[in-house]
Amino acid sequence: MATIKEVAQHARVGVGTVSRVINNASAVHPETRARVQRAILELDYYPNQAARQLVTAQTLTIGVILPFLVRPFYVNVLQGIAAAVLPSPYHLNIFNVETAAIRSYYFEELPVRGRIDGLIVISLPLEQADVDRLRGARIPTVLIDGWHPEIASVGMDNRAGTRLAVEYLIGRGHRRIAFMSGPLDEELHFQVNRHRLEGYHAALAAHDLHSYPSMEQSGVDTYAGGGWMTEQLLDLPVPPTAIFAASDVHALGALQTAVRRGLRVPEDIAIMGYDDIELAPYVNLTTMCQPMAEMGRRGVELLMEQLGAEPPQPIHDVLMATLVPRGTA
Amino acid sequence: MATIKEVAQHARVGVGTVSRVINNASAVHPETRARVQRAILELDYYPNQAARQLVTAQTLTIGVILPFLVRPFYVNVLQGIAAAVLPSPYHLNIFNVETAAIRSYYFEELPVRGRIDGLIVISLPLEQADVDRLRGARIPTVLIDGWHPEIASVGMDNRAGTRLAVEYLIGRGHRRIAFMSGPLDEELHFQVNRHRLEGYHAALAAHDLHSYPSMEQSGVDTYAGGGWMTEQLLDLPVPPTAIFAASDVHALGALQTAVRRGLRVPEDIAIMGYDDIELAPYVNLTTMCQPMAEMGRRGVELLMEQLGAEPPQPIHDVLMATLVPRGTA
DNA sequence: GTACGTAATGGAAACCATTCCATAATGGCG
DNA sequence: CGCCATTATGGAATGGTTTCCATTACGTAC
Repeated sequence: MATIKEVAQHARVGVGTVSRVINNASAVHPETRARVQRAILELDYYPNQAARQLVTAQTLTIGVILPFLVRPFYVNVLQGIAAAVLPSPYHLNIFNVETAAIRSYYFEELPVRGRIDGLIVISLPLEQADVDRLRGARIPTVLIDGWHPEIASVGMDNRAGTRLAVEYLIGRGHRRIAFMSGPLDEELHFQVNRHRLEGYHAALAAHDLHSYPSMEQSGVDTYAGGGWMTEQLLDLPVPPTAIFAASDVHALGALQTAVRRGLRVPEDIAIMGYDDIELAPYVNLTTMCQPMAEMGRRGVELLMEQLGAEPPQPIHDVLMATLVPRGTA
Repeated sequence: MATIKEVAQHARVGVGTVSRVINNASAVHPETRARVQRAILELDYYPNQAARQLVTAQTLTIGVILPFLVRPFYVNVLQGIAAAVLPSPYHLNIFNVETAAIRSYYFEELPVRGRIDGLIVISLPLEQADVDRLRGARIPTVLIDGWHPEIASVGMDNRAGTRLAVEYLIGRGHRRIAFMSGPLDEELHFQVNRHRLEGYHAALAAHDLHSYPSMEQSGVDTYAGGGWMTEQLLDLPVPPTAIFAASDVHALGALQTAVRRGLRVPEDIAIMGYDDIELAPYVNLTTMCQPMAEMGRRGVELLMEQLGAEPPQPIHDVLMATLVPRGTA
C-alpha cells in the first residue's frame, strides 16, 4: 500500500499538500491539485484509516445495540437506520442482545473501547450507570423506542397508541375487551407491554368500563403464545367480544385460534393487533402501524446532530402509531 | 484518557513492559505485572484502538454484506453470524444492499478502505472483478449461500433440496406438480430460484414426468405474489394437484388463496414451502428447513480460519435442507 | 572463576495521516 | 519602489501503540 509520503514524493510536493488535496481543505493551486490527484491515481493510494482515526480521534462508526435482531420490529428499525447512514461516511456496528448478561457486557465495554463515535440504543432501557458511563466516554447516544431525561430519543407513545386502538374497539360497540401481550416482566426490562397495558386501562377508564384481571393475559412472545392466551380468554365464563393484542404476532395467533374454533371474525370476536408486520395486510388484520423505518431514520438524524455539536438540551421526539382499519375489527 | 506512557510512569516501568502486560506476551515478572495492573486500574486506562490498529494493521472488524436485511432468511443468517462473533474480539459491520448500484458501491469501496479485516457475503453472486479486488486487498472472504471457485463458502444445495421436496410430492402420488418462485432474473442476479427450478426439473425428469411451462410461475417475492401465482395455477384448464413453492412466503400466499377458494389442503391441493420460517409450524406448513443460523455460524468459523493463516485451498461446505413433513403436503 | 543461556526490562523506531507554523511567492496599493 | 495582505506550500510535530534491539541480572555448567 502506498503512503501519503510516497504520493508526495511522486507528485513532488509536501505531505501537507497531499493531505489538503484529499480533504479538500484550504487553498491548493489547481495545477498542483491535478498533479497530486494524478499521483494518487497512479499509485492507487487510499488513506490509511487507522492513522486517520489516530489523529482525528474519530472512528466513523456508529454502534447500534438492539435486542432480538430477528424480530420484525427491530429489523425494520435497523433497516431504516442503515438506509439513513448509507449516504454518510459512517459504518454501522451492530450488537445483538439476547440476554441480560450480554446486555451488561456491551454496555460496559462499548463506551470504553473507543471503537464507536456514537450509539443508537433500540428498546433497551438505560440505567443511570449506563448513562453516566456513556457521558463519561463522550459518546453521543440516541434512544429509539425508549426514554431517558438526559438522552435524545425518538419514541412511540405506546399508551396513547393503545388507547387509540382500544377506543376504536369501544367505538365499534365492544364492552368486553381483552388485553394480550408478551411478558410484563423479563430480564431485559422492556417497557412496551407495561405501557400498552396502561393505555388499555386508560381507555377503559375513560369510558367507564371495568377492567378485569381475567381479561388481561401476558405470556410468551410467539404466535403459539397468542394462541394459548386466546384459548384462555375464549374459555372464560363470559368471554370477551374483542381482543386487543399488543403485537401482531399475538394477534395472528388469536386469529388462527378463533378460526379453528369456528368463530367468525370480527362478528363473534374482533381482533386488533399492533405493529403492522408484513403479513398483516395479507391476513387482513386490523392493527396499529408503527413507522419503524422512520424511527430508525430519525434516530440517525438526531445522532448526527449530536456528532456535530452537542446541543444543550436532549431532543425527545415522540411518534404516533396510526390505526389501520382492515377486516378483523 | 490515560496513555500507555502515563501508565508506565505510574508503575515505574517502561512502555514496553506495559504493552507486554496488556497483551500478555512473553515473560513479565509477576510482581511487575501486578504493579502494572494496579496502575492500569488506578488510571482507568484503556488502550487506544486507533493506535493499535495503526501498528498491527488489524481492524478487528468483520464486514457482512447482505441483501434485503428485513427478510427472515437473511436476518436469521445474520443472527447466527452475530452469535458466532460474540465471543471473539471482532465487531460486526453490516452493509445492507437493496439495489445493484449500492451493491457495486460497496464492493468497490469496501476492500479498499481498510476498515474491515474480513468479509462475509450472503447470497450476492460475486463477479470475477470483485474477487480480484478482494484478493488484491488481501481481504479474506467467505460466501454464505453462494459459490465461487476461489472463495471459501458455505452453501445450500438448492437443486438437491428442491429435488428432495418434489420427490416427496411425487412419492405421495402427485403427478401434476407446479413450481412457484420469485423472479428468475433481477438486477442482483440471485441464483436461488434458478437452482430450485433446476432441481424441480431434475425431480420430474427422474420420474419420467413432463414439465409444462404453464406449471412454472415466477413473480414478485411477497405473500401477495404467492397468492396471484396460485390463482393462475388454479385457473389452468388442468390445474396442479400439488404446488412446490420455492419460499415459505409464497407457500403462505398459496395456502391463503387455496383456502379462500374453498379448496381443502392437502386433499384438493398439496402445498410445500421452502425455508421453514417462524410462522411455518404454526400454520402447519410442510416445508424444507434451512439451517440458517448454522450457516452463519459456520461462515464465521471459515472466516476465522482464514484470518489466522490463509489455507491454500478454499473450503466449500454444502449444507442440506431437511424436509419437515407437516399438514399441507 | 569464566562463559554462556535465559528471564526481565527499557526505550527508540516505526506505523501513517493531520495540523500547524514558518516561509516563499504573488499581487495590489500608496 | 516598498510594504502588506493573501495565496501556496513544505515539513516537523503529534497522536498512542507495538515491536524489536540492547542491556542488565542471574543461575548453571564446566
